[in-house]
Amino acid sequence: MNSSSPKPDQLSIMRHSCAHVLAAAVQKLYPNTKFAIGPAIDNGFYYDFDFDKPLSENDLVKIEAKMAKIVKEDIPFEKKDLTILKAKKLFTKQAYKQELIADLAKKGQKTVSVYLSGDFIDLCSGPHVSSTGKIGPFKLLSLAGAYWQGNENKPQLTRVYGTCFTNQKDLDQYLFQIEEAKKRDHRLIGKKLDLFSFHPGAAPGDVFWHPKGYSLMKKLIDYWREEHEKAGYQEVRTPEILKNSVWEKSGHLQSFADKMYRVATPDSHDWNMSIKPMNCDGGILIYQNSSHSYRELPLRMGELGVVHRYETSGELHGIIRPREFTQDDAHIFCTKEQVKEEIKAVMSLCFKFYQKFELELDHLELSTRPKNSIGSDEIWQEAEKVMEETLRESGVEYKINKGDGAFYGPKIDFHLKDSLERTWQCSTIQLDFAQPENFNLYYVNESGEKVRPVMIHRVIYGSLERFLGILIEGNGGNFPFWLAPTQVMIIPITNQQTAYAQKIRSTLIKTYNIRTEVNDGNETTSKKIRQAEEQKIPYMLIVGGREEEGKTVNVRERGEQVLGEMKLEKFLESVGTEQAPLIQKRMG
RNA sequence: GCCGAUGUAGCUUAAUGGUAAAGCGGUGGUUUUGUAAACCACUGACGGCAGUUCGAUUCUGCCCAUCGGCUCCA
Repeated sequence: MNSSSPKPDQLSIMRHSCAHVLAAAVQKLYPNTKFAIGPAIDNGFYYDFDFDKPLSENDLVKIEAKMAKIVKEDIPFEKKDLTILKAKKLFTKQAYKQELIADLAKKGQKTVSVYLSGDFIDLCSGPHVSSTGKIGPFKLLSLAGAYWQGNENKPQLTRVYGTCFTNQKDLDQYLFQIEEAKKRDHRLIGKKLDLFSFHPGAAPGDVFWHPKGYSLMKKLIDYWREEHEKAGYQEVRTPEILKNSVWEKSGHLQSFADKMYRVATPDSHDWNMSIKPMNCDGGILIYQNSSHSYRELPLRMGELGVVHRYETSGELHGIIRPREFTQDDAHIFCTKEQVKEEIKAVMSLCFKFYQKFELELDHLELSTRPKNSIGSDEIWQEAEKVMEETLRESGVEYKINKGDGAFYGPKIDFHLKDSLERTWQCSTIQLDFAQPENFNLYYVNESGEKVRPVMIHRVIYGSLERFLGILIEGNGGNFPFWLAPTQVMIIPITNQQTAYAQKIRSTLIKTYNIRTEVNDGNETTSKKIRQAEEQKIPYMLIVGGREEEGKTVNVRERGEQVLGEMKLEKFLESVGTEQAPLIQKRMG
């Protein structure tokens, strides 16, 4: 964004005004349309319409042309305050506006403001630019369905997305940025780097991990195990399929039956078991298996659980939202007194992971009691209070996401951004007083009394698949050295150096376990370098006659950085440091 | 699931109411190469099912899948 751009709020005002122009154009072209709302958003604006005939993307061109005309006519925006009664009369044929006016009246407003621009009038609190001519270059981007007031039980409207900037250069740059961001799409990079594939004909929505992609997964798992061992977790594993009676007891079946994979055992012709959609119930059964002393608490049980959820087709999104995914789950059973400390420890573990993977947290959300909740009012009040206090005490900023908690308890969600700035929930910490009740869990305290433990459900990656997807979009496939599926590519200049190249390869593997390949194909050096660059391999070692003679390697770092010839020992020493976690392991 | 768009070799794309063109890739050969694509040959595709038509990859309908949103994510 260049320096001549107005402050964001002014840009928003202009974009919101542009949304009005869009609505005005729609009114001219499709007079029977009903209008909903048209706010400015982060990168532009939208307007929701209820058309009497469906709109197609081709129609956007026509609308754009009409908008351009309105902008050219430089029509002033004029504000008027109306009484509720007059406003209702003015928007007689506009059902959605009627609802909005009624809502404002309910909130105690005696008057509402409307904005006029030519013959288009819209209910709106403003502000707007002074006239349509003040609106900069704009573009309509896409068409989408959107439910009225975000409620899928209400009518579906047609949303037109657009954007608008103060000058053509900014608009062009924005459109260019979107194109660039699309190149970092994890689905594209996954294909190019041969990380994974999808087979919609065989398992729509599920990931097939190829060796290089699975290598990444394994690194994520290794690091996770290392950190969780340090943090006092024990790892468990629970069955993939459980009887429905268990899912009923925990309440998952009641809440999520339509998303659970159903199993009928051979001796039963009916659906009597289900593939696990989460790991909690398994963890609870392990806890229930023996009696527990207060001395054991907090008991932290981790499980890298593969879960299945039959997400509806429109919800799928590459590896970021597949139907089968791996949760880095853990259930912490603890006393009420231990809750805050445990949550804080999980939070710092989250931040440690983000740092390790060089990812930036977008925002935190505290999600509160939903409609389908289980458990008493007292339990919920207490759980929400503890969560808020913990967040406040940790001094982190957070948003409240009302009514979006898990059905058994409130949760803290960590959101990360993908390449197109969409945010995704990754880590989550859920406080649960309800399941211990459901399953009659207890521990024995100092006085020999049975006491209910509190359960904390938590994930750090969230889903390993999702986390990796976000990671790919963040770094465009340029993984840090320790994580890269292939860390070093050795490129012999001629087939005379193949043996030397192989020797270096085994040295790298033996000393530091470096994932090394040799490209001894029948191709030119340039092409092999190009291939290694395209594969985003951190280091290339180019070896010809000269290098073999001097026992050196010619090092090229990913991104056209020729580091030049050096002794093999020197290269080993430098990458050895980058490989640090592994070396520690080997020494320990 | 809903709204809109899309579906041609392994990948990226082209053309067409009379069954399809190319680059990359793969295979074979020639070449032995010095920091982002050597040369030659071969190989290979119209998502599925109906309908309209003498004839459909092309038009229509349905299904499946994908993409952008919406909704949803225990």
